[in-house]
Amino acid sequence: MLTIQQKRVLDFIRAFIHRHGHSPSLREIGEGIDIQSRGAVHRHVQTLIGRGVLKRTRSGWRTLELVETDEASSSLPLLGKIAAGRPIEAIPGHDEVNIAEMLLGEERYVLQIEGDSMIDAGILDGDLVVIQHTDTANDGEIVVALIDNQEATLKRLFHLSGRRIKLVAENHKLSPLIYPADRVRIQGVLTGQLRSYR
Amino acid sequence: MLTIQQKRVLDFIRAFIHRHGHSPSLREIGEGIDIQSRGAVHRHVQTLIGRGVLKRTRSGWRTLELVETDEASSSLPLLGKIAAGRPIEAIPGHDEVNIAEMLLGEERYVLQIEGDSMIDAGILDGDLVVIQHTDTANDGEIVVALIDNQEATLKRLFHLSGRRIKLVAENHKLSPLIYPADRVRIQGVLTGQLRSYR
DNA sequence: CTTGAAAGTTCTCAAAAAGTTCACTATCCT
DNA sequence: AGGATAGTGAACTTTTTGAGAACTTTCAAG
Repeated sequence: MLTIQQKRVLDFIRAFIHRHGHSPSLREIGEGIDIQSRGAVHRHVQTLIGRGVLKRTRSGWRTLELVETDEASSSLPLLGKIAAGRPIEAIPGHDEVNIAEMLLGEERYVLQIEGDSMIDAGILDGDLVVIQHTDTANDGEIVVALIDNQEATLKRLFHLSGRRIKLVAENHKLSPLIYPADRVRIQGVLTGQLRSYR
Repeated sequence: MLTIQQKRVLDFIRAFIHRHGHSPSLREIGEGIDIQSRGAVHRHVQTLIGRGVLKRTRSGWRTLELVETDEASSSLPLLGKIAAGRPIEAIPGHDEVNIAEMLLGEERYVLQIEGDSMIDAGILDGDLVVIQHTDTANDGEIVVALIDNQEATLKRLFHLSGRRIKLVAENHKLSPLIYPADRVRIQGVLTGQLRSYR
């Protein structure tokens, strides 16, 4: 396990290589994470090499390389934020996302979406959604609702006065539906969504 | 069983690691659960280590780790398809999705999306996208493109005649941009997208 | 091939941050 | 009363870190 500074160094190197195509110098690392002493940076780098997450391909300048750690873990490096018109911007303190940890949980299951009824919420036809099993939900949450014990739908939920429930499809072409509360049973709440391309 | 305080300590550590990616210091634990004395926190931590729910990977700072009781796999049950107006329909032959397997891969990394430029493709502000590192892409694919070695953007790519490249933001309010091919460098291709609610 | 700047390496010193131990005290429960 | 649980604060040890200086190696221009 790395210390915080070691992580910062590794993080910086990863981002630098990704951006410039080559390894940074010790001085550049120092500037990037605000350390004056090249010696201190060197010690961090040596430690990282010792831990096996970095290597120097040969002696020389700018020869640091990341060791591809293809652990069978559920993590991917998180390089930063992307927005039109600016370079990728690092997110301090976060260098990894654990996908499994984000989406997995007790009493959860996956459904595949058919149709465009949630398209305005960024949920497209064919997407997978992760549902947390529960029979209660707060206003504004997206739920799996069973109507008359027959139709299951994924809709945004609102409680109205007079024990009525409004179910809103996130598609501007579709109108909200209002039911008496006893015709609607909540089966779960949306906790995640994922999509796979090509 | 654990006492109430021990449980609070454990819960705090779990949440902290989940949030920061590394273990908290004793002082931080103390601040988190409102104990002034590092000594008292230390005693709790030692007890938890004794009970086997925590461990210290090595001597040093911030080296606490949770002992994982139930091995978290990366799968969730796939119950079926959901569409408005019909019961949940089972998908024959599929009863499980392995989330890690879907999204992980060699040379992939994650970016967080900032802004609404891909909203029509179902990619919202704050979403995470999984990028496969590559310097080539096919027409119609969504890519991370670096323009003039400066601006990084996520756009849909099309090759035009005359060594020009069209980058299309998936937002009906934004117009496509056309560049000569030598100003655009492809850094990766979109392979996945995920979002976490509440 | 020489030369000098840039980069990497090695070292000592000091300080800050974190972990450990301990004596004393307080509260709750039986 | 007595034990379990808990908190405080001080003293102490260990680990991590940065600064800076001196040294060696690399690389390319001339």
